[in-house]
Amino acid sequence: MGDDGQQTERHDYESGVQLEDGMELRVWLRLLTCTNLLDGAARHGLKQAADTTLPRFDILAQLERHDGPMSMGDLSKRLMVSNGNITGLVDRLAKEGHVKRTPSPDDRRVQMVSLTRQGAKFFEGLAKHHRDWVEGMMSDLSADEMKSLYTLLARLKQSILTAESRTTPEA
Amino acid sequence: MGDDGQQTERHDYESGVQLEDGMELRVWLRLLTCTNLLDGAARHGLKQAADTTLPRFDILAQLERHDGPMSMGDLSKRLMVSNGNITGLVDRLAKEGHVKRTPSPDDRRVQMVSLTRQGAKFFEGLAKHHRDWVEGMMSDLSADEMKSLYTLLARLKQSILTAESRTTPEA
DNA sequence: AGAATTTGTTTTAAGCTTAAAATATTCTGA
DNA sequence: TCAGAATATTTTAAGCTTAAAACAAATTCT
Repeated sequence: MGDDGQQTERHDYESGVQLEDGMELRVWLRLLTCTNLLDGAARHGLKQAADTTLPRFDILAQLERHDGPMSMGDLSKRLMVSNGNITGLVDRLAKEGHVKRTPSPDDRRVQMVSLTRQGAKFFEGLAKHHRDWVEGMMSDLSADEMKSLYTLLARLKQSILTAESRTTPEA
Repeated sequence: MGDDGQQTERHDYESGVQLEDGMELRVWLRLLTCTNLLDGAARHGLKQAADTTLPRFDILAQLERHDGPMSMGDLSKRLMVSNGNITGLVDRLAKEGHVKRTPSPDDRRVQMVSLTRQGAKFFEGLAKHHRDWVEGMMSDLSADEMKSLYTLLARLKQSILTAESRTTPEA
């Protein structure tokens, strides 16, 4: 019951699932399949449409949403990636002229990052396209299904955070 | 309604979600948050427990599930990664003594990959631990919730594949 | 058979990512 | 004040990942 369609050419993580595998493992693999598919398509689309990458797009998106400049550390926390990672990405975006670094006047350790005029324009052009694309990817699901999925993912997220805090009993 | 708990220290993709954002974007960001959290924790755990990585673990898992050796191409399709990626990962696993390459007798282009005795033992030790870990990560969800999530992710997967086939009207 | 195409793998160049070490600066508490 | 701890960022080394080019071998077509 509730089976997937058969695909002879295209395989994925789930192809090897076995009878004795628990629900948890299956959910993880299916989650992985979905994000892999979405990431791959997004990467391809951004490359074709604007010769850019998903991580760079993510930084621009955060800057656009945020009111005013953000520090390197803010970006790192928001995107859940390491500090060093942000350094490299901002380097490349700065070289492309999409963002600029400004030393914080309050704290000389801090670099504030902001969109340039060009970067804002660049992102604006991309955003609509990208949003339509995401909607297309999920267009088979009804509003109710989307809502349920959203809620269940919130439950999953909470479960993971709880489990992590059990393992890492915090500082 | 259906809100998340507030977290002052730990942020993620979803922190910047805005009122006008559509359900699709939100689902994607939440999906991303969940896989990021799971991947990060799995990476950390595998590093600590066995000084290995998730991609290597994935290859060992596929080989263990599969009955007999697999070609490089098989692995590539199953794990949904590029051919060149598999080459590097199998190189490293071979150097560690966990897998071995054997030229196919049928087709001289093909390399068959199989677990060594050592590799099988290594994976066996990891598998139980890993499975328990995944179960712990999702332990807040009821059986019904898991089932619904599993089903909805199948719907999402299908929707993505359909959308992709619309974009890429196949060869 | 021989040329053209397809298929399986590796190589290459570029970029992403992390953890850990190194720097620079700020904060805290005797 | 000033030493030590904490914080923000960058650097470094290693590994992951892809797309595209390069090869090698098999298949197809005439």
